[in-house]
This record gives sequence, structure tokens and C-alpha cells, in this order.
Amino acid sequence: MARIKPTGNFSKQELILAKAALLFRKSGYTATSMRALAEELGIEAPSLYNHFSSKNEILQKICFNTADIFNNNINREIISKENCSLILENLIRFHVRKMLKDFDFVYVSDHEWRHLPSQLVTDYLNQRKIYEDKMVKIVEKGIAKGEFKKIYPYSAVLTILSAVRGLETWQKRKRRIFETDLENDIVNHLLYGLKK
Amino acid sequence: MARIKPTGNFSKQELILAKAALLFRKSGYTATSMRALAEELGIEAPSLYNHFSSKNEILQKICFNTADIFNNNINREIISKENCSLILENLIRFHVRKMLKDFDFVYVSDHEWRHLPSQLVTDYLNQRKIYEDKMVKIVEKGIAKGEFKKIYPYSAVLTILSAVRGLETWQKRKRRIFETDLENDIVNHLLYGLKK
DNA sequence: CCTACCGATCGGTAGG
DNA sequence: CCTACCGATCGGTAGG
Repeated sequence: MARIKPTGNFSKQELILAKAALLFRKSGYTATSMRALAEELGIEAPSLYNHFSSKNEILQKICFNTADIFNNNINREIISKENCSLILENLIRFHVRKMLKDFDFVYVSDHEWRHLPSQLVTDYLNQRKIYEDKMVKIVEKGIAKGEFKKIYPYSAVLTILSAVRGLETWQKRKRRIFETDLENDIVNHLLYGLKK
Repeated sequence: MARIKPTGNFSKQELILAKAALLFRKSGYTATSMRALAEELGIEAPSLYNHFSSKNEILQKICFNTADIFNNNINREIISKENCSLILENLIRFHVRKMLKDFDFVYVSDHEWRHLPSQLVTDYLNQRKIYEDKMVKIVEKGIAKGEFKKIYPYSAVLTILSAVRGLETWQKRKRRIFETDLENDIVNHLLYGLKK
């Protein structure tokens, strides 16, 4: 799926995005100045405007690139026509892995979208709603097929999405368990419950 | 448990805190100006300094008051000496209700603590770690007593806390289910799982 | 609780 | 990619 691009330019943009995501996560979008971002990159603030036309464009790229990745994944899962339990398991695993691997991007996408211009906030929240609705359909189908308990499908989706998105609490502290153990535990917990 | 206070003064402070929590949630701490907060309250910005010595003090009150409420609750549960399943269920229910009732305060406490002065960030995160550790102990005991499955206790706690804290996604949208149904569904999902 | 105001910092532009 | 710089806005103070 690799695309051909002018490598130098591309990697510089990516470098800026990665550093911006880090700073936006740690201090928030508003509290991160273009000067601070530039300093982290070893350049002066006005030079950033050769790569992005505004501070907000950086945020937009972070949010929508990340959203695309999740959207593409759920679409791939849906056309796979697997049974609902497996699709749900795969989605949970994907969320956990992505969160652990690209924490800054996922965190910023999850929280700093508030600072997008209002038209894009609408677009962004719409995409998330569509994503949720796709998950709701999967749970509904699983209930109809007898794979899942009878539950409001929307609460199940909310619980699952909350649980995987909230991994931010864990990330970047001293980790008390291995990532693979955590991933398996979360899948088991959300599918089979904690009670014996 | 009501305490005696100078009512007029108290309710003005509370009014400011409530409005500040709302704005901090919607726009973030840094992007909320004292002028904007004052305007919402129908006063001028400098008048706010008759009630709080700084913008940051407002944030501190929001974060630590909220933390106290959760800490007091878990301590009450622990001394109740109930069985582990019921304690965990009660904690989940408390989180869900508190999130739905005082969304702005809980959301701001969960995310805007980053903007506390660094000494208080340390204090705050310590309190959260202590809270987590208390939950871990409850799960460990439940496993030892055979109430819960064998699982890394810390992953279970992380999944539960993530799930209940992430309810922010739901709040304030058009609600597709009743709050009580949601609360029961979350408890059942987290304790008994989704699979049939 | 207000008016008047300050020093600092911000996002962004001009021009090279 | 840099220097020089602008207008706007910020948190907060003085003084009443």
C-alpha cells in the first residue's frame, strides 16, 4: 500500500506531526505554542509555515489521519464476513494495539478535536457516530444470531469503546504487565466478564 | 453530612466552579479565558479574583474536590466488608452515576489535571494510583476467594476504570437509552461479559 | 464589584 | 529556513 512521495518532504511533515502529537497530548493543543513546537524540532517558529499553513492544520491532519485508520480497519472487518464475536474481538485488539503503538496520535484525536473549526468538528463527530453505528450493527447481529446476550447494543458498544479508548490511563506509566497479556485480558474481560 | 458555611459566599464560589467546569470541559483549561468565564457569570474578569486568587486555583478546586468524592466513596466501600463482587458493582454504579450527574467536573478532573502546577500533578496522580491500588486489592481478594476468574488484577481494574471514565463519549448527546438501563448494562457487561 | 491598565506571549506575515 | 515584527489577547494588579 506504499505510496510514492518526495521522501525528504514527507518525512519532515511526519516528523513535525509526531512531535506536535506528543506536545498536544502532554500540554493540550492551545497550550502548545508554535514556538515550543519549533524549538523541539530545532527550527524557528515561522519555518513551520513552510510545511503547514496554520497551527490548526497540524491538528486536523492528526485527527483525520487517525480517524481514517480506524475507519479503514472497521470496513475491512465488516467485509470479512466473519462471525460477530470474532469481528468484535479483532476490533478490540486493533484498538488496544493502536493505542499502545501510536498513543500520542490516538489521544490527541480522542480529545483535542474540540479545537477543530466548527465545521470540521461536525465532520469529525459524524465519522465517529458512523463508526459507532457500524459496531452497533455488529452487536445487533450477534444478538440475533444468539452469539451475544440480550443487551442494549448501544450500551455494549459504549462500554467496549470506552474501555479501549481509556487505555490512555495506562500508557506511559511503568507497565505492570506485558502488552500481549493486557490485550488478551481486555478481550476476555469484555467478552466473557470477570465473574467466575 | 451538610456543613455550615456562609451561604451567600459559598454558593457564589460554587456557581463560578460550575461554570468554569463547563467551559473547561468544552474548550479546555488553557483556551478558556478569565474574561470568557466572567462574561458567562455576568461580571468583569477582575472581579473573579475576589473569589479565587488565580485561574489555576479554580482548576485545583475542581480536580481535588472531585478526587475527594471518589476517594471517600471507595473508602466507605472498603470498610463495608461486603463481598468483592458487590463492592466492585457498587464502585461501577457510583462511577456511572457520578459521571452522568456531574459530567463537567468529572471530565475536567480526568483530563485537565495536566495544567496543574507540577507539584500538584504529582499529588493528583498519586491519589489516582492509590485509588487504583485499592481496586486491585479488591480484585485480588475476589480471585483468591474464587469470586472472579484468574486474570491479571491490574488489567481488570484498568478495563473497568477505562469503561466508566469513557462514558464522557456518551454524555450530552441524544441519549438512546435510559440512564438506569445503561448503568445496569455496564455492570452486567463488565461482570458477566457479552458472550452468551 | 468596577475601570484602567501592564507586561508577556501568542499565531501569523513580510521579505529575503 | 531565518530575522524582524505586528495586532490581538492573555492573566493579573492598582486603586477605588
